[in-house]
Amino acid sequence: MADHQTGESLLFLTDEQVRKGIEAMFFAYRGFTADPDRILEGMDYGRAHHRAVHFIGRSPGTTVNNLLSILGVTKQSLNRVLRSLMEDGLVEARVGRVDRRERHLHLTEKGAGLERQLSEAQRARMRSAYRAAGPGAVAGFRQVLEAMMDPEAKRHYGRLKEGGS
Amino acid sequence: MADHQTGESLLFLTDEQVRKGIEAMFFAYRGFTADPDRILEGMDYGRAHHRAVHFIGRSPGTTVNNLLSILGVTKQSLNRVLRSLMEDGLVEARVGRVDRRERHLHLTEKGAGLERQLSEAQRARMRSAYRAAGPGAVAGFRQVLEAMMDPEAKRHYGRLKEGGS
DNA sequence: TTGGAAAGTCAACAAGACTGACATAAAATC
DNA sequence: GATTTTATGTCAGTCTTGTTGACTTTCCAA
Repeated sequence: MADHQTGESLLFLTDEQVRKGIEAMFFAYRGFTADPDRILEGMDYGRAHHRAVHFIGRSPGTTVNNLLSILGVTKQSLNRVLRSLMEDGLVEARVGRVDRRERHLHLTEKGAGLERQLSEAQRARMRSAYRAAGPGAVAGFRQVLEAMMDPEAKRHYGRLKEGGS
Repeated sequence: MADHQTGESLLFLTDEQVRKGIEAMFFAYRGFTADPDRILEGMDYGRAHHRAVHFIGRSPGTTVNNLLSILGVTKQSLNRVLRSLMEDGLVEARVGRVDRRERHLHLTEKGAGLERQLSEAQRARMRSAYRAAGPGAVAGFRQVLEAMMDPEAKRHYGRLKEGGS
């Protein structure tokens, strides 16, 4: 099962194999979002809030515009999310010092608490998947995912901490 | 950069590495759905129609109930999608011969045409990601994704053509 | 023959995306 | 100094896709 994939320049990939990859993405993504979704249901928040909190936590001080282009949504859509997070005191928007039009976004203590809770659940699943698949698989996993991204997404991805790859 | 991942039973995984995996999933999934989404916009269909058409094409004659549990949505939600696909003559529901309560779903010629169009776009991206990442990466990719699935999703995944893994 | 499973339908609703139009403040440019 | 562009926010309306809940029809099986 491994030896007809050993050609180097011309990978021998049947449509069936590629289709299985597609289905793996579909089913895995459901698992990937399941734990945070469970935590968020009951709170007034959803997946959109999770994503905002995640990327603000990851790049403290990011501007609204930057977050917009990371998330790939419209400002109206993001604004609704940010407004509720700010009203509830999870996110803080500080006026830029050099350019005062900009709002720099930060998590409050409370926001960081929620981020941690969501992140821990998601990381636990990712970590256990990594463990189950083994060390070699992890590198391959990220290589394929990276090659699947649109160029702009890849740019954003590359800029987040833990540099290269 | 590769040598602190070489431990075998205890993978040395920093939170940063795991976080990057999470972000890779997020950005890659956007790319993964981008091409079919582009094709579908303008038609009256969306991602939900794509998924239905995909899995009906993959398992011709599947019942509504089975499709329901593969997709993980409610029957009301699926019904709306199936109804429009049937009205437009893309999907056909045949009454079961052994159990006449069941509807067995099939793509018509027209439905298979759309399926092919969507699938080709998505497979092109997947195939090119596989090529870029190389033969070793492909196996790892699927191993990690499979380990990330919920048990029931994994069951469905395993039952689709090209057997084992 | 009756209970229950499979399927379908109607209605109401919510999250999260979208577009379009408009407002404000501040920076940048002419 | 006046004008334009940029960053952000907001109101209003729409679309897709999901949800519950209630109800009907069909029909297999005990």
